[in-house]
Amino acid sequence: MLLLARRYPQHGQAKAARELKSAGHAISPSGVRYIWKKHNLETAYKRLKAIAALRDPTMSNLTANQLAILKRGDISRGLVQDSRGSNTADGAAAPDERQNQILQAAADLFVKQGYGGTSIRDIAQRVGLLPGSVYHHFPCKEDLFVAIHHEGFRQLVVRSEAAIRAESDPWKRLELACAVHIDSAMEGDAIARITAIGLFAIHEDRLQRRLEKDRETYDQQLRKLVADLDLPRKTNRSIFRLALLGALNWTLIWYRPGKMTPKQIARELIRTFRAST
Amino acid sequence: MLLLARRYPQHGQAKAARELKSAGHAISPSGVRYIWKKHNLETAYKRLKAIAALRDPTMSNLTANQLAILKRGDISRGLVQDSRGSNTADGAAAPDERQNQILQAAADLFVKQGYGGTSIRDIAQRVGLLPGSVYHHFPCKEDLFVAIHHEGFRQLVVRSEAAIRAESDPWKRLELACAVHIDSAMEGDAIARITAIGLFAIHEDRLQRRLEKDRETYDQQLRKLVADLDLPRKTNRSIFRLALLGALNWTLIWYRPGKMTPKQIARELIRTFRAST
DNA sequence: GTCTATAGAATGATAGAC
DNA sequence: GTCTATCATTCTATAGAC
Repeated sequence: MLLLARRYPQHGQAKAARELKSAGHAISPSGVRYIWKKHNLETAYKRLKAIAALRDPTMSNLTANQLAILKRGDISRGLVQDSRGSNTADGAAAPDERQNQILQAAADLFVKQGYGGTSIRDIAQRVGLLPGSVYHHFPCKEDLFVAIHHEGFRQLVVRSEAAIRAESDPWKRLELACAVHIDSAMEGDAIARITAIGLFAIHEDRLQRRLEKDRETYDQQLRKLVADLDLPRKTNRSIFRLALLGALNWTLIWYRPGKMTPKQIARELIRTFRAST
Repeated sequence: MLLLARRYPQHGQAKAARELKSAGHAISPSGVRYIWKKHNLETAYKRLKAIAALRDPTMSNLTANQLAILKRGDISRGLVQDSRGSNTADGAAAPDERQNQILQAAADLFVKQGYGGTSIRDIAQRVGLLPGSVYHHFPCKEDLFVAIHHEGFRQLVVRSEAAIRAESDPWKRLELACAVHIDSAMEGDAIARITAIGLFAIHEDRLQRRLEKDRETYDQQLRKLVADLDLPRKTNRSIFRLALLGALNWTLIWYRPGKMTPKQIARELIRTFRAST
């Protein structure tokens, strides 16, 4: 009876029961599941893992598909163990932990490949799930991006405010804010890095409109910093702000990790923008 | 015999010949074509057009598919007539003209929807062709984009050089170049506008590498303009150039046609970047 | 909470008729 | 040079078993 599980590890309970019945053994699908569970073999992953451990360390006689199932299971369980102590007995993720994993993986891929260039499949693979399972955590791809974008800007505003709080010199305050902006977008975690790409990489109008609000708070903050500056009377502060913002986001194109640090870049940028008054 | 063409205008020559043969008339597919051509009815578009003209001005009894064929043909022929004098007798496009139409339509869509967001089908529809026909003119989607990008930057360099030729003041020269940059990207034709999006909207590595060379020439030009400026000794000219480039390309995000002109924007930007020396 | 299985639409590209 | 017809993939999203 367990021979069957070894020969066709990917058969579900229903298929296995049918197979056994046609071989003369009267057993229901739930009966199959009961026995599997007793031997800790109730998922395809576990059945394959058992085979791999017992029979053939080289796994040379497993199909590509079977290897994929194993790999996926390994990734999924690996991630769960990384998260502190919240893993359940059989390796299923705690609810919030899994959501967070998906957000991180998705953010990383969105930054690297763009919104349209990233599929739910890509994201699912990263966290060791099948595509359909992602939809248990997020209702659709768009909401997933919105969640990341929102969180990214929230963190940016918080970090930015914290950085300038202790400083009173307007130019120094602006420089500190710029350093945070660059550091977040270049060296931050995946979620922090998404702030820079929202405007350029999203071509879906409806989605774009959903993102505007997130940006607005940050824009306001920057507007205030620029308003406090001591600039020549004829300088257009709106243009000043937009030029600075463009320069900041353009670093995404040329920034290389080993070279200038975000702090140094901010310093040089402000030097460039500061009229020698 | 022509009744058949009226009843089933979408049947090809082969189908029509078979139909006629089973009705007792011995005729080959090429015979059908010969007669159709004599009556100027050799394409489905022409047959449908004839029906529409003769029978029913409201076209209410045509299927959606038939209306689509008519519309496509109309677009295709409309474009051909717009191009000066090169249209052939039956409305087929001259070779270079058609290529140019495809380039223009594709550029427009790439700018609006991004590279990944634009399908060959979208492009084909714009010029009144079927998707497969686009591949007669361009071997693949990537080559199509590369061709547009190359032409866009070629034009930008030419325009830029022409604009600064007569001017000798370094700051004024830079301002003129900036004005051309903004004007091309905001108010230029579809091909000119593609220059601004290449870096942000393309996430395919291989394609991105094919585009680098196009940008290099222009970058060199800008480098030279910045080198000629009279800047404070401690200013980092590399950062200066990159900041300016970022500010220029960022206009794409906030530029609105009715408000400031590209010339005015360039003027204000340079004012912002020019230390009050 | 994850999986199996699949719907249903869109995509880039090709072969061969005309 | 354009069309017909189609392939093989890929995509987002869902239903229902477990």
